[in-house]
Amino acid sequence: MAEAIKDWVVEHNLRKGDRLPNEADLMARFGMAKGTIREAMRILEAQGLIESRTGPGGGCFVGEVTADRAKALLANYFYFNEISISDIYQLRRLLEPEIAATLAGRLSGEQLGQLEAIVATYPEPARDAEEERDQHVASLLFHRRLANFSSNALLAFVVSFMARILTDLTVYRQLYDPPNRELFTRGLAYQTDLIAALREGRAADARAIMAAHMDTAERLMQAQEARVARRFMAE
Amino acid sequence: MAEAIKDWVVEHNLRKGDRLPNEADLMARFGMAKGTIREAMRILEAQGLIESRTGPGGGCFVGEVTADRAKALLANYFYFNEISISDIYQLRRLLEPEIAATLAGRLSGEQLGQLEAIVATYPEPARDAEEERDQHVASLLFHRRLANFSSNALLAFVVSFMARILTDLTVYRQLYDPPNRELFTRGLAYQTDLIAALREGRAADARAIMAAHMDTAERLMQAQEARVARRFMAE
DNA sequence: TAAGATTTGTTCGTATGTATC
DNA sequence: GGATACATACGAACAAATCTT
Repeated sequence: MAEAIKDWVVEHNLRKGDRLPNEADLMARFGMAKGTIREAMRILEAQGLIESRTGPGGGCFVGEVTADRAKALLANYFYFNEISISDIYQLRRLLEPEIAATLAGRLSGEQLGQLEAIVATYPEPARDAEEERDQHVASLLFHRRLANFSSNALLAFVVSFMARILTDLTVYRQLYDPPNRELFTRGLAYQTDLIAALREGRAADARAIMAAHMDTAERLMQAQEARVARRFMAE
Repeated sequence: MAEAIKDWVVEHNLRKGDRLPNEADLMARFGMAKGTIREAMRILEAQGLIESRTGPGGGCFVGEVTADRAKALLANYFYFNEISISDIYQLRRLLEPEIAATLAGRLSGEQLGQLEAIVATYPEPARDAEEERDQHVASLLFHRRLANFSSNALLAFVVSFMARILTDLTVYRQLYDPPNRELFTRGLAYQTDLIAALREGRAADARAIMAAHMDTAERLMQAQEARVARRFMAE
């Protein structure tokens, strides 16, 4: 039913933004009642394949699956297959240095500026636990942004997905207290050094810096005895 | 609407196999009509969060998101964000050697037997293109199986997902012709050597063998000028 | 501002299929 | 085989949203 409509869309080679027939048309075309059509549409909508609007000129449209939706759907899988902090870091240690190395010397001034802007949001050590949490979330944003600069969509997705899980984690749990001045200065140094290496095209350095950064980050998380919270993701 | 039901499930701490109220109950509980409830159920079903059965004792049940479904949903994302063979291999070169290394010395005799059984399905070089394709699919199954032995669910998922994409690729395109005797013998040697290293707990060797294997596999794929086919994934 | 057209969204009532007892 | 309990499907009406005139 939903598969039939999906096949129809592929068959007719519809692309993003193209409009599907309206409900009445679909009812006639597939010989099904309105409710059945609507249920099928909801399935496709849940997968992010279509969007619907009311009103004249409205209807159902082929919509691209956003990265956010794909991450939310994937997160549901890991609701049932719990992953630990060390699981995530086993991948981060492999993938993030690779991203840093491949992007060295390939970022525009504007992109480097975006990274610097994120780092600039935390020039001083946090004064309390809440501020430190905000800093850590911003730091994860740094990694997400960097990942999304990669031309490898698969690599970007996986790294960005992990950063999202870690971000949700920090929002849900009271991590990162008490503030640790030494860790702050070290983390800040890593990121500024990394930006310099990226700008100057020193791929090997960028890789090494990121690897060391991952090392300390994992130790920090492990020390906090953080565990991935079991929960469904919205939307 | 669907989110409300999802929240209700989490709220009541329902686990896999637990039963949701029947449609009439849900209508009363949420003050919505049958059609609306059903559409919401379809959304949850599409995400793999519930399953429904007809008949007495039937109804909707909390169902775990299977790896296959999660992969299908994720594949839809990459319908819109195309990935290349080299994108996939950039990750495989990093992740598969890591899996081999961490599993060395940790597999049961039964698990090693499963791997050997897969290798045993192609003792001889393929005689035609079709047979070679079957061999390559079986070889990818080897990597999937190995990945799923990992205790790191995230790592297992990503590697298994890539193997699935490559498998679909070989089914859809006419790759791997003409048969190449040299590549066959080399590939076979890699996998038998790898099993030996895994059995004897030689982690460094396992890592190196897998890295070399990835190297040649990528060259093979690139030589075939394979590109990832754009298509939606069923179910 | 207001009225009308278009299309999805929601509801109700009823009928059908299916699996268990 | 018949009764029961449930999901599934259908059809007709009404509501809400949004664009045009």
